[in-house]
Amino acid sequence: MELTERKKKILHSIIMNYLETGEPVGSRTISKSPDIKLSSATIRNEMSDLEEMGLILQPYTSAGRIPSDLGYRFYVDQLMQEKEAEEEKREALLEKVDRMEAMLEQVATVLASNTNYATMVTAPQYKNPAVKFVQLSQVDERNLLAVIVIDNNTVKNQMIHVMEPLKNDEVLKMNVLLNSFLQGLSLRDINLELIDTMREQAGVHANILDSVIKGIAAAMRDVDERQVYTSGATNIFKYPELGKPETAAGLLNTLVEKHALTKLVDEAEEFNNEHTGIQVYIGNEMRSQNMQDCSLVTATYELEGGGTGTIGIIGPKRMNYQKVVKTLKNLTGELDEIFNNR
Amino acid sequence: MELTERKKKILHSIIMNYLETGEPVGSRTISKSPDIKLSSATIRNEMSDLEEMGLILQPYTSAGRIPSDLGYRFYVDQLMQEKEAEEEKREALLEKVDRMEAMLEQVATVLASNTNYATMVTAPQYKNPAVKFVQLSQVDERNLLAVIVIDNNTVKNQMIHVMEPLKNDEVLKMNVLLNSFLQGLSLRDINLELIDTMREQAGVHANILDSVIKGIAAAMRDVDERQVYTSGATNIFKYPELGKPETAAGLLNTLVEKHALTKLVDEAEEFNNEHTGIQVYIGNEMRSQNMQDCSLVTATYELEGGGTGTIGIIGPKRMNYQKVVKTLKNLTGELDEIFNNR
DNA sequence: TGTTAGCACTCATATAGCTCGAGTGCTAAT
DNA sequence: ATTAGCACTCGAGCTATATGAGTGCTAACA
Repeated sequence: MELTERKKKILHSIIMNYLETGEPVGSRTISKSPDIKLSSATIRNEMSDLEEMGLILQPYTSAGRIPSDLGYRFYVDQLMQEKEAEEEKREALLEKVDRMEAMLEQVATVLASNTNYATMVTAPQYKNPAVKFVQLSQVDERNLLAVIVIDNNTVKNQMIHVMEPLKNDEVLKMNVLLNSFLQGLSLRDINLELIDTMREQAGVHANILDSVIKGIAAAMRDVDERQVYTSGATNIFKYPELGKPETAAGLLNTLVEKHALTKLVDEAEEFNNEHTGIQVYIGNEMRSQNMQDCSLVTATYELEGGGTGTIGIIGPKRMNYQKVVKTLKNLTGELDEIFNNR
Repeated sequence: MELTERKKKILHSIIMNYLETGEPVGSRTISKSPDIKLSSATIRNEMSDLEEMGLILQPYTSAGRIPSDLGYRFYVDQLMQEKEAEEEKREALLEKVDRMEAMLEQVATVLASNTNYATMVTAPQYKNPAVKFVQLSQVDERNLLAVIVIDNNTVKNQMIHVMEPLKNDEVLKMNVLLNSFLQGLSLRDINLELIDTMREQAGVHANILDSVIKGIAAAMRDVDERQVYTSGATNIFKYPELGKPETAAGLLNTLVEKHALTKLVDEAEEFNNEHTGIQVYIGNEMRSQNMQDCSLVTATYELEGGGTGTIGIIGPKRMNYQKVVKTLKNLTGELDEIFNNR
């Protein structure tokens, strides 16, 4: 069956109405909309066609129609672009903060309070991070501190307990050893052979060396591990279809136990390249059982240093896709700037 | 009116029953309990008295009785001690982790999964932390790294951008300057006068000094700020009286926006000294509107280094106080050990 | 041939009436 | 002081009924 211009118009109207009210939309409601001058009967016929095409559905006989997942998908893919929305500026700006962590947290929070949806932000991930700088210092008699700087300027610390303090020149020698060997190497470059050579040179302090290497490994793994920040999880209670105890529990769990999100988001990034960086997942397009009643919109951001991460907004299927997409577009652009100017 | 031994017994039975079932308890149920050999009629009379005393209440006429806040309070204060519970061992043990942060996170998680309640853990707080060790290093041409170690072995890092690299001996000199002046000082000791003197000695590098000092201030403030870790927030859905959308939203919010918790917990610590370190808050004993239907049990832990923090368990009023208190007691003892042996 | 008015039909929701039973308070007997 | 007995209360759960939003279909109309 052909999807005529008129059908599109009606579909669009149904979706818009449903986004606003969350209630099934009837033919009469549509017929009252100003730019559609048709009787409810005609609309009914058209709606019947749209239903046949799988774009809308009735929750039960003789109820109004709501968009199906396919309908939303069509809306997001086609209708939204056609109706380019009027400009709208974001209100709350991001403050400059010093720590990356605090910044990500803040991005999530601001986004959540601006959109009234749940949000998530992943920390930027760098492909194949390398050691930039290592330094050992004697903090007190029993403690050495290993400071490890990764090439994206992430800093990690590792305390190393020792039986007795090292002499000043011993610390110096270790530092030279560590830096000359390790600088510029990534995790996979640091193999057993290399370590053996280093141990030989370290002599009596081989055990300290081991601790440092362990620290480096931990640091790199840490950088490699996707950190996810979420905010506004309780916003879901603003949408009755998500707030029912049965569904809310599961959904909140996914939001809090962030593993599932990471997975979703990792997929997102793979798909992304071709597009504008914005991905929309509707209901069952996500694997997670808990997210069946939600939609997720993700955007990829990219930092100068080469790191990439994802920002996502989680809301009901009837979320305001237009606004969300726009907000994300704005934000990803700004993010790079904020991260670098800090 | 006198609270006879028999009344206590009945009250105890009512509470135990209600804790288990969450349903109002009737006189007949009590009369069936093996260690109370009275007819339901007699129980009814006693219950009527208990109600008059405000220890129990009826949700509506001709329903059974449930404990009032006062009743719970009495239970926790008096009845629980009298019936010393049989020994019970905790199942899941804590793994050793290296970072304090990860450890606290883990404590919260394990506790939540063991108890099926929501949990919170605050990071240990030290009174008046002092600088133990400062070190500047040149990471690359444009970046200096300031490493600041606080006397509880917390480490903070601060990147400092510079226009041109410092010479090796300049860095060395700065390090001597910083350490000789700042070591052992707490935040309040570092006043403007001191900073002025230091600036004089730093000469051309005064601006670097400023950055370092700023970094130290930030680090100290950071240590001072109570970090709160929560887990198992969604456990509240296991208790219908908390899982209703209206109440759940607010409650989850308090659990996620941790400010409110911090406040509660700070109070807890003040009160604590006298007791065993365990505090129980029931319903309206907490300020927070959102927590009216909950109870909070907190325990203070103390580390060798002098830091103290709080562990809390948040559940419905009918939570298993006995188990919770026991679990917390066990844990606080163990915690010190784990933290120190790490 | 496309559009519309009209009408019978459907079905979720809301409300009212009903029964059921758990639980109470009171009284009188033990 | 305790208990058996009984009338009474009231929420939970069920059924029946009314309401009304919304549909599909048919027939008339432009």
